[in-house]
Amino acid sequence: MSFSICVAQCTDSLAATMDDQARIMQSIGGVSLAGHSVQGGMPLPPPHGHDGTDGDGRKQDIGDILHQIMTITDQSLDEAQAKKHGLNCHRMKPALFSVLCEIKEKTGLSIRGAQEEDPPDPQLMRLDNMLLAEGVAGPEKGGGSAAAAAAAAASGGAADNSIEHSDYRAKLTQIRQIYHTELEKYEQACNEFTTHVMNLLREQSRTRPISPKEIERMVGIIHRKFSSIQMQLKQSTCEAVMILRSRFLDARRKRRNFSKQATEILNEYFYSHLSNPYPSEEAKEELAKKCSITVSQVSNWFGNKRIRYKKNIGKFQEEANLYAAKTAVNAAHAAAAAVQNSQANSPTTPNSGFQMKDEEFQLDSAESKNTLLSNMFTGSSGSFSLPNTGDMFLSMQSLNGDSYQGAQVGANVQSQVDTLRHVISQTAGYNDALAGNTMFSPHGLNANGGWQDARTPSSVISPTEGPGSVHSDTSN
DNA sequence: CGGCATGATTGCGA
DNA sequence: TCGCAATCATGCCG
Repeated sequence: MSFSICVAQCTDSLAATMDDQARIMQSIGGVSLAGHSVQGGMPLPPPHGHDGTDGDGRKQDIGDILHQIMTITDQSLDEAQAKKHGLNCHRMKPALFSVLCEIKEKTGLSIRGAQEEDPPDPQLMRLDNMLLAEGVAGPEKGGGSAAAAAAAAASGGAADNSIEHSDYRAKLTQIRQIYHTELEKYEQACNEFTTHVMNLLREQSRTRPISPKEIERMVGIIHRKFSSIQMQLKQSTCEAVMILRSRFLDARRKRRNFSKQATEILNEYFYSHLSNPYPSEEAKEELAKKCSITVSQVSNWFGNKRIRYKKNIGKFQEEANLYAAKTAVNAAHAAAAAVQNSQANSPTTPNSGFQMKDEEFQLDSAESKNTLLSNMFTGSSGSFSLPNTGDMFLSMQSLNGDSYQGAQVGANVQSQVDTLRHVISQTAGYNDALAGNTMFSPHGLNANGGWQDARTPSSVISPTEGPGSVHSDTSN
């Protein structure tokens, strides 16, 4: 819209404003504009009761001023400066500017008005929320602790992730500091720029019509522009936090070996369920709880264990023996306790109410393990008879065709078990506690390299189940 | 530092 | 969806 049309679009307000300045006009041109209005680029006919010739004169006068303004750019600099000064000092100027400002308001606001009260950007809100949740934004103290705790919890580690924890927090603090520094910089720049623009506009308002509202609007525009820059900052901060989190949460990157105790628990279960080492969902949950790991970690562990055991049974024999013996000892002790219990309470039902937790009997001493192991292989004690072990050791071929040595070792283990039984029988008067103990018996492993009933999960949770209870192996 | 151990991931099939 | 097999990536130890 051209300036001339703007001016020509003077409404009644123009006339009303001009009315106040009528006397000034009179002093300038000797005529008054009072009661006149100009619309649509064409002067309206004067209202009834007004002098037409007077109106023409006023129009001419204001037209001259406007003409001077319009043509100021066509003139030389000096000339324009002189004319500008003249216009600035013109007594009509305040009135004219006030009218022009009003016109600008009316034409400009209708266009920009819609943008004035735009709702908060949902993306910005998301970013803000995220930064708040991650502890980057918001209060300084304790910031990020929730996120760090979440990261620690998700990393799956139990106790030894304090290093990562502090590392994570340190990195988060770094991000936070950079974010705040940058934010401060932006705010400072925004304020500086706003002040600068405001000063400029105020300065310019002396030479061109700029209303305070317009300045306000300009400030709004500047703030919006800067907030979009701020959004970029927030976005990149979010990205940085995401990368940081993914680094710390990516368990593959930060693999931690399970604790010795956890591995022992898992191994105990594995070797005591060797014929069907597929823990049920409940068993997995139980194991996960005992080992302070997740169920999927238990699944991973069993998956890896099955495959690695199957690939190289020979390598795992020693381990198998160890855990088999351990299970036997556990079972023996449990049985002894059960017998004592049954003798005391219910002699007719020896296995009723039999319960024992793994933690109650742990063969933790390396010495005792070694002794046990050496005894096993020297065969120094007991007979090789295998009583009550109908499903004991099947001769079989391993995957790579090597003959499977489990039977002999198993026999040795069994001899050890017999020794234990003797000891127990002497001390607790127990004679057949180990009947039905499966020990190291990979009979479930078929010739195809897979476990029989591989997809039938065992429902037995504890490897130290009572010897009298029906083992899931036998039910398969 | 190299090699082995081990937890996790991926792709595939049932 | 689960398990298997292969593979990756990291931890650990000599």
